[in-house]
Order: sequence, then structure tokens, then C-alpha cells
Amino acid sequence: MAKRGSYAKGVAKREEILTSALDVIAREGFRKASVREIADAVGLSQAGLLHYFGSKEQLFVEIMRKRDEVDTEHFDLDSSHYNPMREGYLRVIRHNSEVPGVVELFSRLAVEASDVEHPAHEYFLQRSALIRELFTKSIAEEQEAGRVTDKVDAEVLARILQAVSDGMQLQWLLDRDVDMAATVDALFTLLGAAPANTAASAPAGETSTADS
Amino acid sequence: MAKRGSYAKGVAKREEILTSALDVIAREGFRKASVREIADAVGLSQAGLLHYFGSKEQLFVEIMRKRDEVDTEHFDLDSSHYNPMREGYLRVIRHNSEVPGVVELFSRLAVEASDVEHPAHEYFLQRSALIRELFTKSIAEEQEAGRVTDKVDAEVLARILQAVSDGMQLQWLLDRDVDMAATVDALFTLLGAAPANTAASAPAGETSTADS
DNA sequence: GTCTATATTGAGATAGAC
DNA sequence: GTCTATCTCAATATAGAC
Repeated sequence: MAKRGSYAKGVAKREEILTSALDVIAREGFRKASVREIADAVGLSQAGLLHYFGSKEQLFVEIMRKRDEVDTEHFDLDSSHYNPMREGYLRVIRHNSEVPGVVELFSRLAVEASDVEHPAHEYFLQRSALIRELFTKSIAEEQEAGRVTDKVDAEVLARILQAVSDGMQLQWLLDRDVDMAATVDALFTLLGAAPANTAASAPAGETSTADS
Repeated sequence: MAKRGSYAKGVAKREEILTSALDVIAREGFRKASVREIADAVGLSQAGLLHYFGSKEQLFVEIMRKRDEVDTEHFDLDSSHYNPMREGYLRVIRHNSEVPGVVELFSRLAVEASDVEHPAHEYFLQRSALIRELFTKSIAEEQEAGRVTDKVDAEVLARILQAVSDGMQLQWLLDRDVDMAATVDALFTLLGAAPANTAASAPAGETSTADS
């Protein structure tokens, strides 16, 4: 955190660049997201930008990491309890619908990173596993309490949840009228969760259509 | 079908190329799927291939269409009744896990086609809507018969189903050990059960666990 | 209809001055 | 650390011969 020494300064600048890049992608969209465009946007030359990140692909991985960091901070994503998890997750999804460029970059990278040689491969594997672990833990808890169906294993439910989120992003990229959050929430409803704040199991339709 | 006249011959050749391209992508994988590589694979020069399809992107759309055509033929995909729909769908998914290159091409295109200007945009919109219609129809039927939960509208369930399939493809691209079909089937199981108030409906677990 | 050869474009990477 | 300039490469698209 201390900024003395050129090393720390470099780190700070990196962070600054990432924040800025993320911001620009969120606002301006992703388009042909070339190193050059991001460089322009953050006020550096292409060479200046690559000075910090070595290659385009490394840059993109770092941008995604920064995104995760910011999101985890903004919305409490690390809760291992069901309702906070559910709500936090929905908040992120709602937020995503305001940053299409970020969603597009993420989806594109996700496909490219399927190649084990790709610099983002490890990142996606780990991120993916981490999310599933959080889901699994809180779902299992809920299953034990009898509030979520135990017809399907928690691990599998977690995977389904993750798949729906990713899949809804694709549907939403194609047609922006789609309500990602509402659909994911419908899935939560399906799992048998008592709708967010009502006492017993109440009509699910009302509880959580996106509040933005 | 008759081959007289150069027009019909051209069409036949196109079909032949597409079949061949699809076959190659399925077998050899997708890699950096350039026009040139496909051209090599089908035994044409790059220019020769583009003679038929004008541009790379049009070529890819046509390959995807051909894929749909072949799949619809091989697995009865157009049934609007629930169980055939479910079984047919699972068969396609199982088949997909044997053609990673095709899955990768599809996923990649799906993201790129989110741009309304992209030549594949319309294709994806229509394909996507068509699949959802089939799902919706058969699900609604099942809901009326009380065999599928009515906690969530048929349209939304259809969307969830579609999202899970797409999302599982991403997960599977990243980690080939994932069982796409089993996970999607688990979702079907979930739909069939009335969670929380168990006793009423039939045990869904048995009905259709993968037969391959 | 198919090929060879080439134009064109666009990107990422790198060298070297300041 | 940052820039300008350039290299290199890959890929699509096109011209024109056969």
C-alpha cells in the first residue's frame, strides 16, 4: 500500500490503469477491444500500456480480476450463507446489465480461455471453482434445513446456478430486453427457497423482480 | 435435388462443403478456425471456398445452420411433447460432447453475434427463439397436466433450460470432465418435482437418466 | 469453378529515443 | 516510464489466369 519505491509506484499505476480500463469498457462498450483502444482510453500509447502488462491477453485477465475485486467489495459476494449469497449474486447480475461491455469481454474470454494454453485458462478454472464452492456450501446448508430441494446434489445445483448465469449473459447479449436477474431469481425460486423475505413459502412471482 | 443446371450443381456443392466442414471441425477441433484451414480440410483453396460463401462470417453461419439441420434430422428435435423433447435434447447434448470443435465454434459465434451488425445476429435470434418456443409449448402442456411445477412460467422455464445448456457448454469447454447432459437432466428433474411440498408428484429421478 | 498470387487491413509486439 | 516508429504476422478479401 505504501507508495515509496518505484516498485510500489508501478503497482499503483497498474491498479489505476485497470480501474480506468474497466470503467471505459463499462461505459463505452467493448467493441473491438484492442490494446490500442484501451490504451487511448486510459491515456497511454499502446506501447505504454503494454509496458505494464506484457501482452494483450495478460491485460485482459488482469482487467477481469480487477472486476472481481471491485464486485466482491461492492456487493457482499463472499457470504457462505444462502440468502446473503442469493441477494449478493442477484445484485451483481443487475449491475452487469449496466455494463454490457464488461459482460461481453468476460464471455468472449471465457470461450477463448477454454484452450489450456490460454493465459486466462487458470483464472477461469479457479474463479469458476471458487464460485461453485460458495454456492455449494450455502445450498447444502439450506438443504439440511429443508428449505431447498434435496432431489439434486448441492454440487449439481451450484453448477446449474452458475450455468444459468453464464447462459443468461449470452441470451442477454443477443437481446438486451431479457431480464437476467429475474430469470436467475426464478431459478432460485425453483430450488425451493422460501422467497427472499416472506415467512413461509409465498407466491414467488412477487418477491424479487429486479429492483434495478 | 435434381442436379441439372449450374445453379443446382452449385447448391449441391455448397451442401457438400458444409457437410465436410462440419465433419472436419467435429473431428479435428476448432483451433483458430480460419477460412484457410477449412478450405484445406475440404480440399479447396481459400479463394475457392470463399467463392461459395462470400465471407468468413457467412460461411460460419451456414456451417451452424447445417449443424442444426443434421441434428434435427438425427435426433427428433421438433417434437412439441415433453418427454420426446427432453430425450431429444439430451441426445443432442451427449452428441455435442463428442464434437468439441463444433461447440467451441458455436459459443464463439454466439458471443460475436451479439452485435446487431454481425451477419450471424439474425440467425442466433431466430434459432434461440425457436428453441424456446418448442420448450415453452411442451412445458406448458406438462404444467397443465400437473407434472411440471407451475411455480415459474413456462416461458421462463424454457429460458432457464436454454441458459443452462449454453452455460454448461462454457463450463465443459473449460473442463471436459464436466457432464453436460447429466447436469441438464438434473434440471429437468428439478422441474418435474414440486419442491418443498414433495408427496404429490411422481419421482422424477427415474424417468430419464442418461441412456448413454 | 477453381487456382495462384497479391492487396489490404489490422493487430500485437518490439526497438530505441527521450 | 512513456512515446514514436516500425516490424511481423496472420487473416480476409480480391484480381485475374486457366
